[in-house]
Amino acid sequence: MPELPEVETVCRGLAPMLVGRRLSRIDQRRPDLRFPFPPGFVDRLTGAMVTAVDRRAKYILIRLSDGWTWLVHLGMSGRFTITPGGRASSGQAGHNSGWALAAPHDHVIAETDDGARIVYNDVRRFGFMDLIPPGDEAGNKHLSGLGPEPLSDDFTAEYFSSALAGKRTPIKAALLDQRVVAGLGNIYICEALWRSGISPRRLAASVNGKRAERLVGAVKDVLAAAIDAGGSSLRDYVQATGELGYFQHSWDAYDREGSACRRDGCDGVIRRIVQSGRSTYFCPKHQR
DNA sequence: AGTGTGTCCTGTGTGC
DNA sequence: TGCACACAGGACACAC
Repeated sequence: MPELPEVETVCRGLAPMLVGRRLSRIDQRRPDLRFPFPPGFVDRLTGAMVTAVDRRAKYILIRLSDGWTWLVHLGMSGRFTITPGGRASSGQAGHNSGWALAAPHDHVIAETDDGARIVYNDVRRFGFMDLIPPGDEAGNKHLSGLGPEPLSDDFTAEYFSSALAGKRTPIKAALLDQRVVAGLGNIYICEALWRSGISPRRLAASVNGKRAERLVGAVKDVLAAAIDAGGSSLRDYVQATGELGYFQHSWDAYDREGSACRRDGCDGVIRRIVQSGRSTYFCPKHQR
């Protein structure tokens, strides 16, 4: 379930495995995910030293010592599984065209110079990877045009109000627009709107003043709480299976159609509607 | 320019 | 049990 908090915990899980290590082997097991892999993908990564693992919105940015960046987007179903050096693979035996033991939908397998193994698995293949040349991050087609990080000091009520001014689209759709604010997805948008008491159908342009303040605060609170949940519920962000960054979470609005609203003093019932082709869950009683 | 819709892909859950 | 269908956390390429 990769939204920003999940991507963040994946980064925190990958970093200790990768930073300071060399990528000794890369097994790219198909020519494309959502998009073709960039030319020279395997050669560029093989032998490279990892210096940092960063995140921008929902993009994982693996920094290499030669200045290049390995960009990974998890799409809908992308996930990383790690196996520390010296242990057996967690993958099931299957068709093995490459050197690595691979389970179904294992598309990229990396091994570090200390024998750790990092597997990218993506059932739906909506994820993708790219390589960014040194100094070219601003020119990357995926990263250029992204709005501010929601947890940063750049994401203020003032900025938000001005970004929404004149937008004749529902606030739900505006929040999905990564140019307005980068990293929010369907779940946390539903949660933030529920928490701030704003209807997902409200015209974006009408979210300003106190409403904008409430929504900005709710976005930050919801994301921070989810990141905390990821960190506290998983030791070092790694499950027993080796899978990174995915954690149990209970939602107040998302996926609760027909259930009682959990807001104190509210006797509403959560409804599901479709906006921009996506399910929206909200309480019609207290979200206005 | 801004906004809405269809599409990529596979797996899972539900209802008949 | 088998089958058809709806739906799934994202982002892009279009049409209007």
